[in-house]
Amino acid sequence: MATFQTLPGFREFYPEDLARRNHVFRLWRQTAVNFGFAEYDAPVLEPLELYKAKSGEEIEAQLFSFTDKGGRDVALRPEMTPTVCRLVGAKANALKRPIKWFSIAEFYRYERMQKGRGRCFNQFNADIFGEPGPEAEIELIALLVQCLCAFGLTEQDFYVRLSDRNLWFYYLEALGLDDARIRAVLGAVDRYEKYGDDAFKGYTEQFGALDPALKEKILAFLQIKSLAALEQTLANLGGKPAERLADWRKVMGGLEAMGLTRFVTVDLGVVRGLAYYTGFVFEAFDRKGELRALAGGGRYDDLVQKLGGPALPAVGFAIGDMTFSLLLEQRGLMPTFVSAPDVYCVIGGEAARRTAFADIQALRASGRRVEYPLKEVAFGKQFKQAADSGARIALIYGDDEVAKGVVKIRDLRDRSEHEVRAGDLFTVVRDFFAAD
RNA sequence: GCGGCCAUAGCUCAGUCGGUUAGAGCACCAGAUUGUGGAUCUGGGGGUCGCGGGUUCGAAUCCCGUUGGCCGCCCCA
Repeated sequence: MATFQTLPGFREFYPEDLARRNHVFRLWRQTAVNFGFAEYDAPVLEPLELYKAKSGEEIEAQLFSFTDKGGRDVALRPEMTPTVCRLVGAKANALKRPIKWFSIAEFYRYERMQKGRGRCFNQFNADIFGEPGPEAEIELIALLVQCLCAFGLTEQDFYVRLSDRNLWFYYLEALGLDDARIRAVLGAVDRYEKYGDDAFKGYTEQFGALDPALKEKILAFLQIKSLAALEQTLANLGGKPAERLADWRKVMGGLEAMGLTRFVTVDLGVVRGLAYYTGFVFEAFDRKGELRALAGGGRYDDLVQKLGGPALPAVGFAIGDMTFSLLLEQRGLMPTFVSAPDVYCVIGGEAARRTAFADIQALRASGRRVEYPLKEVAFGKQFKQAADSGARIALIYGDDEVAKGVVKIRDLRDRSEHEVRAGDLFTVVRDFFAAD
């Protein structure tokens, strides 16, 4: 038994695991590039202050943080948002608009492990900076949907719930609540789905029981599941809520034109904690409701400035790799990756090996994937290994062939064989794969 | 941070009432097999029974602790 084990919550990627992860990353990356997003990366280790500034002191309990040898308080990054805000903020005036960036990176959180949650995980992050209007939301929700559809997932498998913290503020203001009460109500809304009426406990303790008529209106609002219902509820309010409806029509209209409304549900029950979001917020879930959130995001117009940059509106989202991979596996959409060479060389004695080596090196240099047995082994075993390897053809360098100046090519699928002159090998192999 | 369940070979698991040297299948390696296939047969490597302590003549088995895992709570940027 190994003396040293992996730290709790950390993952090791054996070749098959890494093949799956690479597959996920590859499609995410390709999708983001197709949408015109540019990839960036940044340090894994950041000043602890960066996260305290954004989320407050209590965040430290969930960080991998320590003091480095220079006496600096540092933390492994638990998320990308503060980092990307700093990057963009530092060069905001020099960057061509719109700023559409993405990254695929590893993050660390000191938390208890659970299904779909570990202490290290990967996230795909995509953000748009400098775009105050709902056009940015359309673009990002479309990207989010495509990042999942690229794997064969459909509207049967997942959906995106779209909500709006601005609208909540406007609506609750119109109902006569002050800022502190609004935040308490939003806290209750966030928990309502899970705890039902108990969700309002916190509010009651702080401000006393909520007026029944008021509560009824709040409950009705959080259960809104369509743009039409939203319009109806806000019809008589006028002012800010009515103005905000125009943004909603733009977002839903844009998504409809893209044919994406089947993936998107209006759902005012989502408010995404109380963090830094300032407008539209959205989360993606599996339809069966068995897993944790697949992705989450929203608008955070104040954060770049709060972290020392210029005032710069922003929208972004992140997809985590753990829950997402679970969903792919559940739906049978995670391919099994076979790592097969193009060519397997079957080699006789030492002299034959020297001849084979020259060809192997040349074929590999030309981009062909070539395998051969490192040690001298019996022919029968080599043919078995050739078949096991999954190679398309075997090149046979027996003593007879080498003496005749030929190489025997065996098609490992139909088991046909023919000899070619050593000088023609390159062309023949090339043509074989060109035709294959 | 709290609670429930679990831990025997790389993997899946068996192991009787506490009783001899802890087993099987799969996987891996080798041989049969210096010239033709995913087969078969034979053999091999691999274990501090998670770790530490206790009870006992004797512990994989019972007790306590601990570490790790799974699930749930808190949290989820």
